[in-house]
Amino acid sequence: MVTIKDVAREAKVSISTVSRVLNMSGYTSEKTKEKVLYAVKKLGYTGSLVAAAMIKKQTLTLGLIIPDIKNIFHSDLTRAVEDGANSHGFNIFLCNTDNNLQKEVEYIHLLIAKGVDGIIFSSPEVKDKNIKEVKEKFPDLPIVILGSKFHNLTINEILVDNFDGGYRATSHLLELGHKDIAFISGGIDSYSSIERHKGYKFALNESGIPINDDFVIFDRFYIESGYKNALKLLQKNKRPTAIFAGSDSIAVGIYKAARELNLKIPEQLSVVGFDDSQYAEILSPMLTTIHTPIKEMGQRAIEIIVKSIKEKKIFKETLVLYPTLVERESTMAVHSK
Amino acid sequence: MVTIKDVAREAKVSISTVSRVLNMSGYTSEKTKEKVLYAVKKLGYTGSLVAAAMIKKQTLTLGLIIPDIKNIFHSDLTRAVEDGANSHGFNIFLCNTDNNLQKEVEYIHLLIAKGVDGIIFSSPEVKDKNIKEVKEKFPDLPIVILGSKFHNLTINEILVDNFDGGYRATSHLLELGHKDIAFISGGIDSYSSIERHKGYKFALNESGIPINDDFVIFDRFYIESGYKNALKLLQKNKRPTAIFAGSDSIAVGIYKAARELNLKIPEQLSVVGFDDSQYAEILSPMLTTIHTPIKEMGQRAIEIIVKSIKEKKIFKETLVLYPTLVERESTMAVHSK
DNA sequence: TCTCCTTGTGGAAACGTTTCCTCATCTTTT
DNA sequence: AAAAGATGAGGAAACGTTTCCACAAGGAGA
Repeated sequence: MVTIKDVAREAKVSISTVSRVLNMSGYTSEKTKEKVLYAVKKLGYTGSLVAAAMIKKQTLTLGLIIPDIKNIFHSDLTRAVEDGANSHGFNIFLCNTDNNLQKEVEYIHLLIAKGVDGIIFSSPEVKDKNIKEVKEKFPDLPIVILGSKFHNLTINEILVDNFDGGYRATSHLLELGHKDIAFISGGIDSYSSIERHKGYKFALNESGIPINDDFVIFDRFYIESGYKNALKLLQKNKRPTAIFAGSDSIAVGIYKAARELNLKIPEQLSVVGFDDSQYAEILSPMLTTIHTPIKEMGQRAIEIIVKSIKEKKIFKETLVLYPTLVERESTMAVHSK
Repeated sequence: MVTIKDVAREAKVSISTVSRVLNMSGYTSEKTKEKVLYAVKKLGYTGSLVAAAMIKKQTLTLGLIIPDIKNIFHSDLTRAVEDGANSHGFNIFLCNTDNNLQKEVEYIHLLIAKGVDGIIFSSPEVKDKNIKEVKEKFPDLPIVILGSKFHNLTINEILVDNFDGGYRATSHLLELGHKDIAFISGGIDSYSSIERHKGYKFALNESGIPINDDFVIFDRFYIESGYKNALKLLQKNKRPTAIFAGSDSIAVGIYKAARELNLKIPEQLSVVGFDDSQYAEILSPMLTTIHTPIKEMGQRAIEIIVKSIKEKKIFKETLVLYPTLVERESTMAVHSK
């Protein structure tokens, strides 16, 4: 491995001079600059960021902790985060936790031992005590949370207004004349599920439609969960004419169940999803869904964390982004009987 | 930040002793071991792997270079790679290149500057001269390539037998009585496209069916590309009764085109995909496709690279995995007219 | 009793950078 | 002409570990 020493020797200058040239700090004459640069090229010197990290206390590395990259929401998000990181000269360590708190805590410790400059979390399903612990033990580490709320901690949060999203989805169905609207979502302990449910209830109340508790199901944000619960729901004596799915994945499961029961979407069953992931346009009929600005979430997460790192200051910024309804083909006016 | 010095002072032993205890190397009495461990716990010492990396010349970090994590194939692969890495104590840097060689080379340099212990590539679309350069400049860096062939370089390769996959897909359609079978795939410079095409041709020849060059299209491994080309293909006077898609994404596009043209799958058009990604079960009807052992590819990639790192030796291992046909709902016997 | 292992511990060098400090020269100001 | 500032470059400390080496003490074998 060729080191800064080799370059210094080759260029017949001191180590400090080489470092200064390469970092463009302090004064250097044009002549020595050239000599150094020539030597660098000649030897193919690349430098060691790990040595630099030791003294600068900066690794230009970020940790990204998500449940599962196979989940379409998180792969979209990860891409946005990585792009943003890269444009600021950062790399990201990808960590899949499967929502397992034990796995998460191990990743956190590893990341810190490796000297990451910040950590971005996206764990929508879990009320996370690990994060509280990190915050206590490493108060100076910049952290951004995506999609969950932490009232008491000085931690940056980026949220979508899930209440608003739930409200929009439900309102859309109400406008189409639906009265029997079910709601299938992720875990009841998940912040986004709860808020979406609130929006759902609010819209129904506003229209004077009583809430039917049989039509509200909290399970998980997965295809399987959508399938299983839709199957149950659609086989009831009085089945809903529309379902608001807490995520596009759940909607995929609902499609599957509907197909199995020979229910045509949207003629016999309207479906609204949440996320506007890749799935939405693949499904047939294409899914009407609530668009979450995933890309913007990722970008903003990076902006905030990079700012925090550059200014060496811990903020508590809470950013709320707003979802929108994307009408496609999976909803239509309810059939009057 | 609490360092090993603090622990040594707290435990009233030397730095070396602390290090020895923590690394379980050399001799240490039970008594001092306890003292050290107690101090570690008391101070909440975590250690700095970056300092350790300096002297050990090991960062326990791997680079993973892919075109795009949003691509379903690569998110599945990434997950497998990350799991494998994690189980060996490694972290991965995720790098999305969009098949851009310039971006790729920048990532490579960054990764090397950060001291990664190895790099895993998966760039199926590009014949990669960057890799040759890395190999020349850093001959000791373990590298694994997924899905492409490099004849002359001492680089580990993990391949699926694409010829075999192409053959199986086409044979399946032939067995169902199809004679007009089209092939839509990724770029003509991509190893996997070429091999799949060879398998396709071989199967047709074997059945004595002449190759219709109008039915062979090389474009890109994307949904859009499948859509666009299927649209063209299916509007010809003599349209194919079956299409073999070079990837599941392409198949998704074909579905879209078929729907637009009011062609029922599989009654009027049979489709076989390639990859057996998440898409396959989401599509309706569910996609018959060639299963590529993505998970195994990821695991093996890690095994090989970790072995290379541990033994500090560069191998050239070429591993070929075999695809299988997964019959679902998108193919059926051709209608006799 | 003497030598030789085994066990246990500490000191110090090394890893490859950055940065602080010092010193020298040259230019400008008073 | 002297003082002050700007420019340029090198020496050495520092970052937080691991590991090599030296040394000491205790027990075993001759």
